[in-house]
Amino acid sequence: MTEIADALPKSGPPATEIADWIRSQIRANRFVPGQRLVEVDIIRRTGGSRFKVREAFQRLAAEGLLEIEEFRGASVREASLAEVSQLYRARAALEGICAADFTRLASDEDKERLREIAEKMETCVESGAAEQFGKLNGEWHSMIMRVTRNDVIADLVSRLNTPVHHLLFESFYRGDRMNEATRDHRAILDAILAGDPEAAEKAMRRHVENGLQFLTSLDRALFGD
Amino acid sequence: MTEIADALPKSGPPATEIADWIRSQIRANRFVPGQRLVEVDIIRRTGGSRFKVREAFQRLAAEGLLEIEEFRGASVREASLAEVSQLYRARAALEGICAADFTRLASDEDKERLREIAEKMETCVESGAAEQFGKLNGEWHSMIMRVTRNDVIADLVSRLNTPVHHLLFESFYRGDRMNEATRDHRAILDAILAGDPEAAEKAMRRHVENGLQFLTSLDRALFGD
DNA sequence: GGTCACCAAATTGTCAACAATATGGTTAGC
DNA sequence: GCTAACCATATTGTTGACAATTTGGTGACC
Repeated sequence: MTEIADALPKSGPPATEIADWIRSQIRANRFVPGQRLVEVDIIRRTGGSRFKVREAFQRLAAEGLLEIEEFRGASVREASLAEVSQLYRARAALEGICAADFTRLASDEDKERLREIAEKMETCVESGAAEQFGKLNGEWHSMIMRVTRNDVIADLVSRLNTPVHHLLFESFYRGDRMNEATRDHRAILDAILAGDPEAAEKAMRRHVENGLQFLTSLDRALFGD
Repeated sequence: MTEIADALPKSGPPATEIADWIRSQIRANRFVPGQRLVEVDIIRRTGGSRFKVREAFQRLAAEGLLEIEEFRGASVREASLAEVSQLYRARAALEGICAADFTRLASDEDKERLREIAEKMETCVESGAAEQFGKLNGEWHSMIMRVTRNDVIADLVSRLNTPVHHLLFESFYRGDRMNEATRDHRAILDAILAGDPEAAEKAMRRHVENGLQFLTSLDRALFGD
């Protein structure tokens, strides 16, 4: 009843918050693939109880983000190139259909906003602001999905993307990749503005598949062949 | 070292097995949407410890199959028609791309096997064996995805389907729906045999969307409008 | 010097007891 | 008869202690 009692009714953050925190750490490349997540460490840093931390681990394991081994605990799952390739194939299908839906459903303001983001990205290319470019790119893609009001697909794509965030983070938007992405975006935008859903879908698919191809070449460059 | 020691080294089934069991119960329509899953009950029926049961709950909640409320435990999540509609949209995109891939990649034996299943389904239509029809239908769809070696997409589609299994179970394959599905399958198969990936994709999409339309009409019939 | 068995520390798995909350029925009051 | 407060029961949330296993290092032996 007192202020104090109201101030500390909870002993710690719920499992979902802990899971969100771990997810954000992975996205920010603080937890890298293969890294072991020690329970005590997470407890110290989140303030959650051991029980809740383990609940969070389970959730993230079900999402495919963590791997749990008997008596060895949780570690950030490493996606093989083969798996990443499959993830991108799924993304191409899902984002493609969203691009088509966007073309049909979006209002003029929506389209204008999309064009604005694309414009900002082009200025990033000129100034070489790779990080900002990546951020805007995320906005661009998620806007297309948000407008079509398909939360399920938006959620799926977001989950599909997480395992490769550590790759996108550092070395993805370097060199020609920004130029290529900009070209792709322009093609998509043109199809949308022309009101051609099928063309928009095809362009979006090609865009995602180009991303995969770039990732593949990057992988070869990093790990040899 | 003795036979006895080998016979009972484990105190109970692991969390993944419990999760699988619950999933199968939901798929078999034994656990229906909205039903509460009491921990003690699951413990009694699976032989797992309370701890493991709760781990299983967390995993299934992350999959979207269960809903966990504070102090009220887990219950089978109820998918709204709006959500089901979105799930089908995603399925249409994913299975569509798989159909196209199948057309490109499948061996002659694969295609022959697909044709055989379709043939069996047609005999089911004649004899009105709805349950068998549904089972074969599952095989048909999963075969298309398995051949393309895209486990990620196969897994996604399987998860997308689970929330509506209770609908498919009872009243889905009645009346004209089997005929319609058979027509769709024939169109898909024709495109595949003709080696036309784009046509196969379109036909598959139409098939999934027909399924959604049927579900929608069924929903209207059941719950009024 | 190298290899293997063994030991101690760290880490995770499991369980049982207790606290907190929801649920359903009962009773008092109108 | 009806509503609302109340209470017993059922159910879930939380914690702590202990068991099982891995891990990294140490020393004996070849």
